[in-house]
Amino acid sequence: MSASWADVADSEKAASRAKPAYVPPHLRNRQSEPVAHLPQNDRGGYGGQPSRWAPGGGVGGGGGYRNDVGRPGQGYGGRGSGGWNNRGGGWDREVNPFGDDADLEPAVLENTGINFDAYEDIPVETSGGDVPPPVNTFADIDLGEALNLNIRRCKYVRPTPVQRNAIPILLAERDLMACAQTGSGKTAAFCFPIISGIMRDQHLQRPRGSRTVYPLAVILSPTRELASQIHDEAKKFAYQTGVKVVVAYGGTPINQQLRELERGVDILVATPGRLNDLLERARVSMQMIKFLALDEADRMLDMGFEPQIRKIVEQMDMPPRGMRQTMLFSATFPSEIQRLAADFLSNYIFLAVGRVGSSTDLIAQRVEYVHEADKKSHLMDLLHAQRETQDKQSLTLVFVETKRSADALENWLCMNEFPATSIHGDRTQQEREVALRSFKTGRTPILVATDVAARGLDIPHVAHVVNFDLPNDIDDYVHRIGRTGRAGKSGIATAFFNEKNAQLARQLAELMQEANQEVPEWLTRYASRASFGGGKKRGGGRFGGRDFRREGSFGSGGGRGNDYYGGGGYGGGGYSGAPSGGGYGGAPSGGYGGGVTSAWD
DNA sequence: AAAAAAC
Repeated sequence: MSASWADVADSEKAASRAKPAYVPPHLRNRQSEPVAHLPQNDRGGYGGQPSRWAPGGGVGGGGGYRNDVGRPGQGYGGRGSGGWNNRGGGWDREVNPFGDDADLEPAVLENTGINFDAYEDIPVETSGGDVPPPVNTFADIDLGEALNLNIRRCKYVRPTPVQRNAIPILLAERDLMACAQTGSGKTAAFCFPIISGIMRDQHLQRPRGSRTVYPLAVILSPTRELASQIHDEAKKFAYQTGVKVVVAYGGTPINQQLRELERGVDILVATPGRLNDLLERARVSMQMIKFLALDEADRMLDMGFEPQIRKIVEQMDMPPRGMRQTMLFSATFPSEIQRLAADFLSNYIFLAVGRVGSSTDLIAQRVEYVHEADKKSHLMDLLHAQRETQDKQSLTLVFVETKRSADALENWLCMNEFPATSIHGDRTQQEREVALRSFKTGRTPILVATDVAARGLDIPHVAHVVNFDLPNDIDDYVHRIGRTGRAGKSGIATAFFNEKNAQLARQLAELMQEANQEVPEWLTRYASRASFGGGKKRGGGRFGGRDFRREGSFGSGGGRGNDYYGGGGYGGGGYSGAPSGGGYGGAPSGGYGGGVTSAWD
């Protein structure tokens, strides 16, 4: 069904030999792409097989039934089963988001090939008063029966480091600012406590009678695709808990979302613009908000977003900090942004946590000097080489600077018989979702993207991230390369560097050095030359950041805290790098054996 | 200067 890269390339090569007809990319995508409303599961690992799983709790299952909220890529195949949702639509059938539930056998929960010892080496730093201690297993946490069952259905065996630390903090009703590596299981880390907390508060009566709805939790995301992904995840975690999760974002008709909201909402996942719209229309009120979560929090508070977020959090009807629980998550958290974020938080705990084989160990980073004019041919060389060596599943994500150049590069790749598609903010939402699905399924194993795809998106099988144009911000680089090397798999990141990127040289060289990557000699020269620019102070590659409240105590007022980078002075002790096998050697060195789904996000 | 996010 999904053609592999090599297959597509070969067949297209053959076709073009016979008849060199160029098909523009936008038409190409339409040809055999399923229509928008056709339910199709594009999330790897959760299978599209209709399930005949019957809920163990004795809640009746429905007949053959498919629910489709009307967004492409949304519908899960599966048999609906009645939930006991007692708010706004208890009659609703809840789709089983677990395509395949075959094994809830104890055997699955053991012998998973996970190197548990490696968990002991995770560097963790917390600050703030009275930090609740971490837990070692999900069983150590009282999340409730229904949620525990869903965790098992997700085949999460043990909590990831960020979950081990963040969940107890959040269950203790503390505010949290959390820095954790890309792909480290952040979504579950904030979803579990939210769902659990809402289940406990289910007696809460909310105003009725008007068309206004009163969610108890709101989760904000900087992009629509990430909001959609969080929604999908949250629905799995909330299955049969009676907690209703709804998503709202722009680029798609609002009426469907309004109808969905009217049927009841506990957790609203949203992008800022659409949420503001809903608030202004008084279709959503935040009076009852108990939980506020910002994913990719540093992005949510950067110059473009800050006013919108401030409006939502401070100028509408949201309870003030201290009267709600606020949680901010990101892989990067520059101190300027932490300073802004502190406005939203009350007596919060700062948490910075690494992971088993941090992404920097699992991602082989390369930098190549490529003049602007040579980039395309250089990319082609890479793709040709990769076509020879990589397996057919593997995907390549190519980042460019502008929407225009994304279109141009996609077009150029297609003309040169490379099956590519693109995603950026000038494409319609439908085009964006089609492109993403086409990439995920391997139909077009090359995706050209702007930074819209840089953060949070979990795309299995991305083997190679190419920074065709490097970003100006090193944190953006961190997020981009984090699209590969996920869930314990290794990945490659290649960057094209030239004069235009001189400003980034020093930070890039430092980042690579911290990650035990080979830094080309010419880059080191660039880095020392461009040292005046310096760029911003990074929190450190291993932790993703440090609490800005503690900066003074390290006496690094003007420069950067060398002690931070040196690894000295931290209770976590020595960081031992990759858990099994050294560095990048070809074979995945992560702690997960094949087929094991962990709680990485 | 660019990207993202509402109509």
